[in-house]
Amino acid sequence: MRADAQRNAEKLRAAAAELFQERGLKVPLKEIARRAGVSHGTLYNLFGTREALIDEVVTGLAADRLDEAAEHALSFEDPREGFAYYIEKVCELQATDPAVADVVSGRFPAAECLMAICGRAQDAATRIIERAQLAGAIRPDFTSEDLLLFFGTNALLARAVADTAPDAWRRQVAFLLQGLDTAPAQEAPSAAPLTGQQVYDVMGRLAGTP
Amino acid sequence: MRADAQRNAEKLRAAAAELFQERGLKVPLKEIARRAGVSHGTLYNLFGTREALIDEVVTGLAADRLDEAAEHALSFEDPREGFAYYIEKVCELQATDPAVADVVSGRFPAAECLMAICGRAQDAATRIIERAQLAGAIRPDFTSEDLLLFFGTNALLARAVADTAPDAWRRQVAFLLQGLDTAPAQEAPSAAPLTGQQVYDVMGRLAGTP
DNA sequence: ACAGTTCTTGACCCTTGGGTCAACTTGCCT
DNA sequence: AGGCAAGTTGACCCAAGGGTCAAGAACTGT
Repeated sequence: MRADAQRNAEKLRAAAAELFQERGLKVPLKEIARRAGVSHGTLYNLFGTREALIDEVVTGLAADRLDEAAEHALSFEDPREGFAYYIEKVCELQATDPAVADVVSGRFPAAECLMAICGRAQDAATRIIERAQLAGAIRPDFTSEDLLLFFGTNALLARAVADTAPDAWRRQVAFLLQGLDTAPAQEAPSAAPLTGQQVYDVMGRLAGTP
Repeated sequence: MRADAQRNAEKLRAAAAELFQERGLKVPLKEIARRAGVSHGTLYNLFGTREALIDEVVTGLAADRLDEAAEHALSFEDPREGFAYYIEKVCELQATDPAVADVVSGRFPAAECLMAICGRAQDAATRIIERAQLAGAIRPDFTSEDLLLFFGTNALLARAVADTAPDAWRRQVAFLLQGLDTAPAQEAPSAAPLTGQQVYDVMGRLAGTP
């Protein structure tokens, strides 16, 4: 590969990483090229597909943080606390970084690294859930599949509320944790309830204009 | 208005109602015209905007069923049961009818009738929630705004799982109800857990290819 | 320093969906 | 029956986003 091509690829990776974090994994490829300062033809030439581009940057974008969350969750003495920590942490990552949100949701099946990260995350979730269940801390019929589905909807919710009430997702997470806990502590959710206007705004964004 | 125009408007309303129920309120207008057997120009001529068309059919599509659900919920002796019934019923309506899902989510702010229905639904929700809270059945900090947000995400989830595991949303609802209840009964969710493959499929559809 | 290979460019094509309007048809009233 | 208003049509416009490729620019090895 020629030196200038190498340089362009690097610029594209950088631009992609930026835009993925700002707007998620489905930003227009032409915009990535624009930010990188090259023609979109070059992007197609060097990477071919969006999935290939994702594969080259996604590890740095999400893998570390997800792995760390899982590790830390398992390091808690109390499996119940570890479980709660993990769910909140992952949701928080999703809320603060659209790229992570899309990674966890695991669209883009053609991106191998992404799917690998996804798989690792699910394995971690399984371990964290089972540990909590063995301790009798959470309901025994909750599965990692349920959790993934929750993460999937949380990704959308977090993105929809981002501009209006950036912490709104915490309430839903609190309700879920309460529902899963075998001995709920009935704590107050860690975010204020939304106003009618805020809900109105958010609803417009939920699957509305992305 | 000439008789043939009247007839065309009727055909368009019928086609719209059908397609809204099959695919939600954002089906392409040209497709509605095609199903009605008229040119899309006629649709624009007779209704002008998607919102106007929605306004003419949405009452028949959703209002009755939503009102009925609210009414029935309030007729329960036990406020806790009424509350649980209402949430499950609305989610079920969303799951079985994409039009209802979009109505409850209240996008399309320009559609007056739709927004009216939305408002009525929220009022009903408020009453049902407050009744349950007065009875001490559910946590006192849950608001109708929280519920609307939940409905919003449920709409997306229900649509995503429709082809793969049409009852999957019931598990999430069960977890929420458990989390809101002050004296949870720890019942089993009323749907089987998903398999990995099913989650994989669903994730692809969640905010993926609409 | 130049040939030859590699790479880049941007004009071009495709699709989907919203929207407009001049020219044509058709219903209706007299 | 005929004329005019009302209604219909479909070709056309737009924008966004994905993708391709001939022509030209730029590296690099000798």
